[in-house]
Amino acid sequence: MEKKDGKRRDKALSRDQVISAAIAILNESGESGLTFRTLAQRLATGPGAIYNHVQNKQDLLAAAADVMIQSALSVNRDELAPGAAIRAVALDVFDIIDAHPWVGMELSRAPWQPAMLLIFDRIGANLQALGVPDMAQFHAASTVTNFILGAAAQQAAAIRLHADGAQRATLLSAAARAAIHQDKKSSPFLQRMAGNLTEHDDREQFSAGVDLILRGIRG
Amino acid sequence: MEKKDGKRRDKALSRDQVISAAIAILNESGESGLTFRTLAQRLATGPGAIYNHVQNKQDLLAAAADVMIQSALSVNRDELAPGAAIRAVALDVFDIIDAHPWVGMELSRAPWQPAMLLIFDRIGANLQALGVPDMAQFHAASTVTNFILGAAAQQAAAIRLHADGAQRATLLSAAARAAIHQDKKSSPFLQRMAGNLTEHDDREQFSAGVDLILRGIRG
DNA sequence: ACCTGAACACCGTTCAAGT
DNA sequence: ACCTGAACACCGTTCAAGT
Repeated sequence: MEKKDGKRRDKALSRDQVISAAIAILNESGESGLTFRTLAQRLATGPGAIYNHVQNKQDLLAAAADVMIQSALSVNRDELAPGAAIRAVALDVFDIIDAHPWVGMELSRAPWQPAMLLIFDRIGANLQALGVPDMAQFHAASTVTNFILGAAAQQAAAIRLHADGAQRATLLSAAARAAIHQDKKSSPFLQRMAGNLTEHDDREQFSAGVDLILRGIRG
Repeated sequence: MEKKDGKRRDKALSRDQVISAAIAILNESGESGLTFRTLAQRLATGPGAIYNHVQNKQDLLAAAADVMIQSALSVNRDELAPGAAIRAVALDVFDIIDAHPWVGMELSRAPWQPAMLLIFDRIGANLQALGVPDMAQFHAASTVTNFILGAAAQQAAAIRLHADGAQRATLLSAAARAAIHQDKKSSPFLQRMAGNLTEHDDREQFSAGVDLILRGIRG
């Protein structure tokens, strides 16, 4: 016995087991903690064995992210009004990325990922009831999804930095200052927003963004 | 003499030279082509020398992306109406990522990157003239920026896949089919949009997204 | 002060050999 | 059919030794 539920010398070892173990490592140690060697160790096997259940690391990460998004979106939102349902889906994704940043990084790494298509579907499913014309539904769903992906990547990267020690406010003001000084012609808007940049709440900002897009969708 | 402008055995070698050489490699061979070894070879020096002008690879990539975005946004758009100016900024970013996918991947890797703050500033600079209240300008600018980042990452990842051989339509329909089959409860919206997914024009979709958000901003 | 390049501590992936 | 783990072909980064 080593530590966790590892030490499986007997048979078995399925794709689901590999993915579950990968998720456990990712949630504990983040993206940098997952290698084929650490994963093999947790599964009590050699690194090569993993390739019998997974094509490569990209495939593994995509499958892991899909599991996370599926579970985040498994709550039934049918009783909500369509606008509220879209907001709920978006915030569910935000919250799981806030808790597990690696999901956010992975979402924007590969296109047409199952996890991303699932988000796209859950958003789109509420557009008909919102009265959006058939032809406009595709653009509306993709706009919301792209916004979610962009915010997710930013949030994930910010959390990773934050976990690496430095204080959030310090980082932000340093970044803002650097950008302002670098731009010789000056960047008046950035300067005017410096305060908001260091003090705003990420989740509130995200929620406001969803609302703003919803207003555009409603026309 | 080797190949390009390399073979500098004399002194010099500045931060700008390092970044320029990195950009040249990235534009020619993509992200996977840039290593400290290939970069050192082009600069006719050892890998260690690079660390005298750059903190690490993240710093190098962020600086390279910043140069690209600065040049993409250097066109003067002052004569445009504010809405058109925002659209122009967004499309300028889209076009440079379409031409150089590595920029798109880099933008969503690090938060509060100079390149990202520059986009944020250029978008925000047009909001006052658009009649957006002071307090709403921060949310509006960050919403557009996050949308751009999400679309940029998707576009960059899609192009990288496309360059790797497979046909776009094949990839997309395979992805859609996989996602549909995986979801036992079915995903009706995704199924209904399968045609659009495989046939839409990325740039047009992006442009429509910007317009939709602008409508939401105008209220 | 800056360059040089060998060395360190890793990676993902492959593949012969086992069971 | 699946596991095992050594080996391959790389990485980013460090650092003694040079100039």
